Amino acid sequence: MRRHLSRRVPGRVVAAVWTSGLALRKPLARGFRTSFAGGRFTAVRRIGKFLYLDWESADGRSDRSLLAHLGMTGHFLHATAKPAARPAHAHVQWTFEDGSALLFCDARRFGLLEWIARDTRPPNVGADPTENRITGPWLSAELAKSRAPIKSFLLDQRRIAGIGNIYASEALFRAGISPRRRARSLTKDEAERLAGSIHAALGEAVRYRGTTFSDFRDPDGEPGEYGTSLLVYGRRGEPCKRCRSKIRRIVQSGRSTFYCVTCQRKPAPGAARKSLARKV
DNA sequence: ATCCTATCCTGTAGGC
DNA sequence: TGCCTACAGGATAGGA
Repeated sequence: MRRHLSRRVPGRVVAAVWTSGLALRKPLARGFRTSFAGGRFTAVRRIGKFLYLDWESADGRSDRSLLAHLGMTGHFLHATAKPAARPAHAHVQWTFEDGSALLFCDARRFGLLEWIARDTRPPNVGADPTENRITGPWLSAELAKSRAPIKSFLLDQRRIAGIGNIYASEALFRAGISPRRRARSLTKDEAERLAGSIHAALGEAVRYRGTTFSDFRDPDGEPGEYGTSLLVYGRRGEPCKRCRSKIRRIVQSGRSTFYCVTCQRKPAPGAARKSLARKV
């Protein structure tokens, strides 16, 4: 999303802004619409799952950014010609002087748009694997601090920022690690493998412009193409692409996890002993 | 302190 | 066809 926006949006002067009036995760700030008059976005950055649209106002000030988070169903669209009808669930439309328009659409309205000081780090955001490559030793030290299942650890944005529910399952499959393992139980070797798998899963998905299983669209309105490359996510009951075992779905912290019990074999230490003790 | 559950909201798929 | 339930890319307040 960042790559697309940075090709389309910077430099175009905002002529008008429309809003739906509905609140996203938070209501839009007072004066949101008028705050854009005559200025322009200058760059698009990303930290974790947050996008920064750096802003230069009409009087040349550039100390603010529009912070955006897509939530579950949020997406930006950039239309080169003014569309006849606004798409469903559009909540903000920036119309530029050249007649093109940027839209923020979000069916479930878990997304976020708010002004922030340009250098502010978003809340609850830890290490971003694309800012600083995750190393085995660093990950190993972080894992040692958590008793949570490794799958839940990967979703915790305060630890590693940017991994969502799809790529948490994908990274664990690539590393051959069971999602049920406690984070702190991973060996140094496993931490090393997982670090590499995180980079591989995220990197490949970005090259394919993300995963669309329902309504995600890139700013040209095109679905992401990574869906057919998914190794486990959404493949419950289907054969593992590596060993042909059936992919299983479990629920962890209220979220679906998909994995292969054969390729991601090793159980949580203590789990077997415990359940055995209970039976006895 | 850490981890998990419920919640916000709308759409869709599947069972009956 | 319609009604009902379960689930969906996320974050987070508050309870255990």
